[in-house]
Amino acid sequence: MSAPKLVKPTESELEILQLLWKKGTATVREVHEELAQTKDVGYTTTLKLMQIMNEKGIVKRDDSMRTHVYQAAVNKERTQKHLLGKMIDSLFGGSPTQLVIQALGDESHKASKEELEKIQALLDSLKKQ
Amino acid sequence: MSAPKLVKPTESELEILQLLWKKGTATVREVHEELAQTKDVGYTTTLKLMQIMNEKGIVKRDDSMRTHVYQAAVNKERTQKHLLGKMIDSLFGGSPTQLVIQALGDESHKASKEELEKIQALLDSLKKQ
DNA sequence: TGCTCATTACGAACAAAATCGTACATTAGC
DNA sequence: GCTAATGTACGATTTTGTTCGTAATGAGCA
Repeated sequence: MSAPKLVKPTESELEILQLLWKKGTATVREVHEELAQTKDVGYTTTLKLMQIMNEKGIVKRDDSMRTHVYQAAVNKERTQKHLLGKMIDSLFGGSPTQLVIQALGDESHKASKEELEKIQALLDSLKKQ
Repeated sequence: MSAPKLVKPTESELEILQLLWKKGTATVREVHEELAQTKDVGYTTTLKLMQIMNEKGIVKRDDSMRTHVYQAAVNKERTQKHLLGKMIDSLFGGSPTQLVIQALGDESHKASKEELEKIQALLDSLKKQ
């Protein structure tokens, strides 16, 4: 059990990671096509980023083929939790409650009824402890 | 009513902002003393950072005295909400629910009974809508 | 075979942020 | 008044992240 290293991906790296988490595996071309829909960026920029991420160990790649196939090398929930923890510390004085309240009260990201129920369920189980 | 500008403070700037939010006003020396407790950094580095923040409009300063007195120029809740929204988009696919779940489930930042009640109250009011 | 296209590799340029050394000004204590 | 301590200003450097141009390589195909 080696301690999994906790990385701190940059903004751009997160965009790519999100795609890889969603797709499972992807080529540079595929990632780039998606990125290009929302931001104006060159192909080699995406390529370079993914190469760097590979060096950092954030992604893995299969280069047995000419067109390399990438996948995330860091766990999604683990990464989310890590960055969230950092934000709780750096912005909410270590208290997740304020963060939760702000997040739930966010007008531009409203939670659906189903989501509220999910949160309620989690809250119930936390209260029982 | 001018639209309040939404800034995106850097990591280091956030550390300083937090202190200013807590203290209300502070000198460079005071801020630096606190920072120095947790990180190894020179005085002029802190000074420079706060000067830059002043130029950016993130903090205000009273330089009528030789020793300048700083205070935050951006609203705490507003800044928290803004950065949180960014994280929801960049890391949780736009859904605050997953973020809330991760935050509540964070083992290293446990919520107290009182805090859980607070969240419950907020949840109740959201459900009624 | 030779041409074209897609792909990777790589270095360079650029930008933003952080760090610090040094110079200079002002104040406080002696 | 002189000296030491404390403060600000500011430029230089370093580090990190982003972007892209260009070259090399290989695959597909007329």
